[in-house]
Amino acid sequence: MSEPTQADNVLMDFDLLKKLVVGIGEVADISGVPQRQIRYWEDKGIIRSVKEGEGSTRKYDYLNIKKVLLVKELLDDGFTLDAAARKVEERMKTINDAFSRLSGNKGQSE
Amino acid sequence: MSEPTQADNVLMDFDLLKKLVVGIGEVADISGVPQRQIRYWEDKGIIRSVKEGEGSTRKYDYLNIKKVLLVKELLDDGFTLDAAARKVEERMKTINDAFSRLSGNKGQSE
DNA sequence: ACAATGATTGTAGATTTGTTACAATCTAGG
DNA sequence: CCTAGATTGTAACAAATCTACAATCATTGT
Repeated sequence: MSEPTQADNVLMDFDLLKKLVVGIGEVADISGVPQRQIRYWEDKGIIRSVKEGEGSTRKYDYLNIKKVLLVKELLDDGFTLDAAARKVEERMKTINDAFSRLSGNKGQSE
Repeated sequence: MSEPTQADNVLMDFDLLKKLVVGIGEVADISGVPQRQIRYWEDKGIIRSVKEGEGSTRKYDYLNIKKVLLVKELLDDGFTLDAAARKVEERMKTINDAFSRLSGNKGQSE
């Protein structure tokens, strides 16, 4: 009950991962999707950012970064944005599941 | 060879995790350590940020965020900053290991 | 052809966030 | 008390992001 084990570290990873939110610039860098486009997708309700305060900047959590990556992939594959959005929504169910199972599953409701 | 499996998703997690870098404000929020102090620790060489361009802002990757959390913990425990730094360096070896093992271990050299 | 819709992109001006480089303060030990 | 270690404050500046306009471009239906 003193030195944390490796297992502890791995588990803590997901705990931390849940809290990690990155700016739109980072998402653009990681995904290759321009900021402008990311905002557009968010306007359409396909992805969602967390806004901490009132007039603050967008922050994207892990799952939404994943969404961006998936949507991009599907667009490149030739799907329309709407179709991609629908498909991603399907896939996210699985990912959400795996994610909350790994992270100790507190409610992933609203 | 079409629909990714859950295993794929899990593995991709670490791939993505490696690329995630967040601003100093986020690190401060997550850790509770003031930005000012985070910069101080960085000046002392305890943590390290990645700087993309020349005159750009600090970004912290997963491992350095972890470092911040660990240092904070140790300080709260009553260690001096130097002692905490040394202890953290020890611990990071393990974490680095586990991390690169999980993420498909490309060289974590310099 | 042309209108309509979907999707993307451009940009100016304002706001938020982060930087540096100074210096002041606080604290534990000798 | 004095010193080195550690933290904190802040002003002036630079980088990143925001919003709200609008233009562009491709696809599809008439």
